[in-house]
Parts: sequence; C-alpha cells; structure tokens
Amino acid sequence: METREISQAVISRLPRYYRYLGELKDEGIERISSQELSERMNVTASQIRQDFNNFGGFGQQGYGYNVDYLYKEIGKILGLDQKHNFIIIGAGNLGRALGNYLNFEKRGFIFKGMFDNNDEVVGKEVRGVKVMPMDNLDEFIRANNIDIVVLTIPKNSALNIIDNLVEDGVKAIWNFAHVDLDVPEGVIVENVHLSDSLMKLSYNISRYSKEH
Amino acid sequence: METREISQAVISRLPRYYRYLGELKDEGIERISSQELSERMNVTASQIRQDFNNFGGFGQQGYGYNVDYLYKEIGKILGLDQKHNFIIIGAGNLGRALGNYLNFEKRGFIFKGMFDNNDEVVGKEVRGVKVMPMDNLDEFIRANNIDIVVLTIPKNSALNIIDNLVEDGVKAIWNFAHVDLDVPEGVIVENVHLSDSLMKLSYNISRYSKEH
DNA sequence: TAGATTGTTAATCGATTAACAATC
DNA sequence: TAGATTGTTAATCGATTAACAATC
Repeated sequence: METREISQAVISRLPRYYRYLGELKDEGIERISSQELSERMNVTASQIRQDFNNFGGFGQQGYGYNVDYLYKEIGKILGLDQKHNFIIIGAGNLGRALGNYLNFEKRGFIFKGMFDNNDEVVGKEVRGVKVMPMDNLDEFIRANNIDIVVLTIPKNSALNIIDNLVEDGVKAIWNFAHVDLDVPEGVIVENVHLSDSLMKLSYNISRYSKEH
Repeated sequence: METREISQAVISRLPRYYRYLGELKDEGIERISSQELSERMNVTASQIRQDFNNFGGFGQQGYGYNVDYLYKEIGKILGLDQKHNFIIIGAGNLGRALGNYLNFEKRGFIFKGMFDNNDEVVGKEVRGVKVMPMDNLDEFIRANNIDIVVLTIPKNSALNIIDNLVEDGVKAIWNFAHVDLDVPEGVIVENVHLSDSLMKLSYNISRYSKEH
C-alpha cells in the first residue's frame, strides 16, 4: 500500500494525541470536537484537523470525533497493534530502569533479553529476564527474531557494536548513548539524548534569569 | 541585557553543536569552517552560520571558527558555566539511574537530595546522597536553594506535587512523568516522555515495513 | 594581494493557521 | 431543516537554504 510521506512534526504529535485520547476514554467521554480537544491540549483546532487528515478522515461533520474509535485508529497508525521482540544492551542503572519500568508490553514490545559485558551483572535477573554475556549477542538476536535493540551503553561501546547489530538484521535502535549512530537507510534510530535535554533546560533557565 | 527571542528549533540544535565541538577539541582540531562542520554533522553550512549568528559572530572571514573558543561560547550560551542545585523526586529505578548516571556535575548541576515516599528506600544512598521522606521536601527545597527538580514519579504523584514545588520557588522541572505539567509562566518544564519516544520508534518501524 | 570563508540579505520551502464550502 | 463541525483549500508565518558582498 502506498503511503504518503508524513512529516516528522506530525508524527511527533501523535503520541501526545494518543495520550490525551486515552485520558478522555478513561473519563468516559464518548465524543469530542477538534475545538474542545484543542483547548485541552493547548494547540489549534486547525492543526488537530490537519494532522488527523494526513491519515484520512476520522471524524464526522456536525458531530466531531468518536474518542474510542480515534484512539484505536491512532494506536494502529503508531503500530501499537504489532508485536516486536526487543533486547536491552547495557544492564547498568538506566538499562535496568527501562527493563523494569516501561509499559512495553502494553505497546506490543516484548522484552526478550538483556546483555552486558560486566561479569558482576551477568546472570542476574531483571523482570524475569536473565542478563547474558555479550558473546551470545549475535546468535541470540538471530535466533529470537529481535527487531529492536535498546542501547544503554557508553558512546564508544555503541559505536563498536552498531554494525554488528545491523548485520544481525535489527530493524530499529532506541539509542540512549550520547552519540549519533550511522546506520544504513531503512534501519530506524530513535535517539534519547538525556544530556541534550538537560542542556536545553539549562539554557532556558539562564535565558529566563537574564530577562528578569 | 536585552536578549532577542531565539527559536526553540535553534536551541534544540545547540547541545548537538556542543557535543561535536567537544569531540573536535578532543581530536586536537583547532579551527573548523562551517563547510567542514556541516559535512561531519549532516546539516547545511548555511544553517550552522545562521544558528551561530543568532548569538553574534563567533567566526572570522577567511579563517572559520576557532574550535576551543566556539565550544566555550556555546557552553556559556547554554548556561553550563552556572551552578544549580537539584534534587530528584522518586527513588525508583529511573530516579536512581539518573542520580548515578549523568555527568551532572560537569554541566554545573549539583545533586543535593533525593526523595521518595516508600519507606523501603528512605535512608538508602545514591552517590552519597541520602533518600529522604517526602515530608521533608518543602522545607529542604527552601533551605537548600534548590533550583531544579527532577521528577521520576508516576503521573498522578507529579500532578499532586507540582503546585507545591512552584510555591517553594523551584525554577525548573525536568519531567519524566507521562503527563503535561501546568506551571505559571517563568517556570521551565523540560519533558522527557520516554513513552512518546518509543511510539515514534514504533510508527517508523511500521511505516518502513509497509513501504517495503 | 588573492583566496577563503564568514555574516547577512534574499529566495525558497514547509508547516501552521484561517477560512469556508461540504455534509452529517 | 438548521446548526455544528469536519475536511480541505488558501493565506500566513517561520524556518531553512541559497547567494553574495564584506572582510580577514
């Protein structure tokens, strides 16, 4: 099926829509207009309608949008109805936090394994998943149909390992290392650069105190 | 001093420039042209020059930019030369990961305290900082000149606590809770919505597999 | 001086907002 | 039917890129 190219600006807003629609659902609200939703979310109604229309119309003139239907449709657009196996490489604090923490399962992500080259953590368990040594990595990825790799290792380790991961057929990297990864077209990298986020915070504090 | 309004698009790029300039410095490179930097970073030279010129000229015609100088100047723009005390609320996996993990100190952020309302973790230490009960929170913030609060607690706890934090005079929130916080103008919120990031990843996987 | 490369203005592109006809 | 609200086109705004004069 041909898909028109959707801008990353739109895609970045989808999870937020999804979150708000989930809340509306929990509140038992059945329908909502772009106007009402725009007031809740602090965006323009026009943007909401434009965004949704990138994927075809989900609403009805004179009525608005059915919350439950829209929620499900956005979930589908986001691919949350699909299952993906993932592993975490790096069993340090952050890796363990992610292993324990997120509602991965609810989003269709299945936690299959965890790897680390530190002997002290190998063998330990995180949410019922054993930490394995890095020697087993490539074999494990191939044998277990791993689509997604979460990288919570230092910059240089990430750079060393990335080509192997691509060769093993990994489809996407959720990258927490403070480095830009160079991958072939078709492999998806989603970066979470915490350090960058903190610097933005820092900038905004400085700017505000200068202005006041 | 009057500061012209800089767009968030520009600000979001500053940490990345800072990172690359740090690497250049480590490699012992003294000067770089916008052209060379653009090739490394995969952005246009034009954008680089425009971005830097938002803050006044840092380069020299016919020469380019002095790496060391530019690095320092961007650091100043980002406010990394200033000191800020911060605390972490929520001593779960993620809170502990952040407490242990980041080069906070290198960026001028001083880790002063950690709070949790779970008796089992109260009293434990993270990087030499004791986990305190939530009852002490407001007093501690006021007594210790806390500028920044890192929120690694669930959505509802974050919503319950936010007004108090603002009243206590907190300047900025680094928010890891999956919720948009409503704060008065002047209080800075920097969100890290991990769940949103994961959904973006999910979308891009689905889209790619549809297209191929 | 000649060559290189910035700083900056102008042109283009894309994203957001406004407006309104279509239609439930 | 009349009123409401979408879907969509057109207008505006802002961000990116191109071009080039200034100048080191």
